[in-house]
Amino acid sequence: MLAANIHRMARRREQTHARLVDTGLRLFAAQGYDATTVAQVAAAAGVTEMTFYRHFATKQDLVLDDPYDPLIESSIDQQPPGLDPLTRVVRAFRAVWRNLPESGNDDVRTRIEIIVATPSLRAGTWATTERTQQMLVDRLEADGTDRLSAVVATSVVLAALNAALLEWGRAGRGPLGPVISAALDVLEPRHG
Amino acid sequence: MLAANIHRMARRREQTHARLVDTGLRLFAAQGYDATTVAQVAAAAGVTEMTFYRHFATKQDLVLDDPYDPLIESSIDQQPPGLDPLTRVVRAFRAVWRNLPESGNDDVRTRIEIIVATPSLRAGTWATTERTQQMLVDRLEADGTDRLSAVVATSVVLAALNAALLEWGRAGRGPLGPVISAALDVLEPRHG
DNA sequence: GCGATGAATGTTAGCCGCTAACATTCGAGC
DNA sequence: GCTCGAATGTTAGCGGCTAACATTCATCGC
Repeated sequence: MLAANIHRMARRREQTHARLVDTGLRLFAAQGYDATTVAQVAAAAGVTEMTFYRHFATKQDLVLDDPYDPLIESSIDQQPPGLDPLTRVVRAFRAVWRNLPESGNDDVRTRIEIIVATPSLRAGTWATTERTQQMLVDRLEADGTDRLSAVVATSVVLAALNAALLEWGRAGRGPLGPVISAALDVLEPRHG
Repeated sequence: MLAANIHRMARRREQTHARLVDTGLRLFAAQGYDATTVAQVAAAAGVTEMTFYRHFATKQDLVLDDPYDPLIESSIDQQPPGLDPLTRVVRAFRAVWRNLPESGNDDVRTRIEIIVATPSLRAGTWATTERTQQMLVDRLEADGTDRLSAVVATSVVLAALNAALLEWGRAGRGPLGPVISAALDVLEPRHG
């Protein structure tokens, strides 16, 4: 009965939210992101355009949604502070990936495919990662890393992950794990 | 008399273009990018909104303009193909920077400061770099580098440069060269 | 049960980025 | 001077997004 106690009002909101995400991703995938109107998505979800914007700040946000920061945060804290910043961030993400259930839902695939096909979304991805980057930079600076090195190390690793995701989306159907791993190997070659 | 023979018609176009850039950067810097309307910039430049869009595809493009690709292209070709892709791209950019006149115009500073202050522009930067990245990836693949490594190596280096530019913009007045150099050092530590 | 409260949604109006189609000015060359 | 074409102007409209106000509807105290 987990989460059965949440108020029905909140449930109602979650339901429309989920309906918007489902119909949105479906329409974007079917007829293209740019060719799909927010009004269309809203109508197909049985709701008003205004309600759409009450659930997503922008049209992009329906596609670019990722609440993985907490996982990353705890992972970076568990890395030994003696390492150089780049290696440290790389290993933090390796650990995050090891502890993640392989793939989870298929939405991820759909999302990435939409992003791959849409230039404006590819750019928009970076707005999303800025939060993550800021968090990582704070962590590194707290341990004495100078600001420039911290900023460069984090933005570089996030760029590698992003590139890996896009490549994974462009290629046919395969597991994501090895692609991520190979991308990080470019920054920290495996010695062995 | 260099370039004196270009038709006056083309000169006229260049002049309005320059006027748009000047007034645009001035207004963006003074009252903020988002708070400034394309119509305002056009009017201040003594021109119509439509003319603005005949010179720049989007509002962003007035700020995000960089024709450095040719320099980079020749530099990547001069790197020995034996190196691993990351080192190769890093060294190519080190060389580009050595051969560049220190700083040049002050527009760069203004542009970066506007970008630093405007989230949507920070994201938009990546749309611009996609062209550069594609070119670099093609070069690397031509020499036998596998696609993923090529994509990751280039996107990572471009991310480092971008981070360096933003940090330089955030900090007070100093030369850009050392910041770029230090950023690249994160990816290829100096041995000596 | 019933009314009151507040959350979720609806309605309307409008700004701004951007595009298309058509009209106009203005410089270059005969 | 006239003609051609490039640069600019005009008008109309779509789509993303916001603000201000109205409405439905589930919950809670009574």
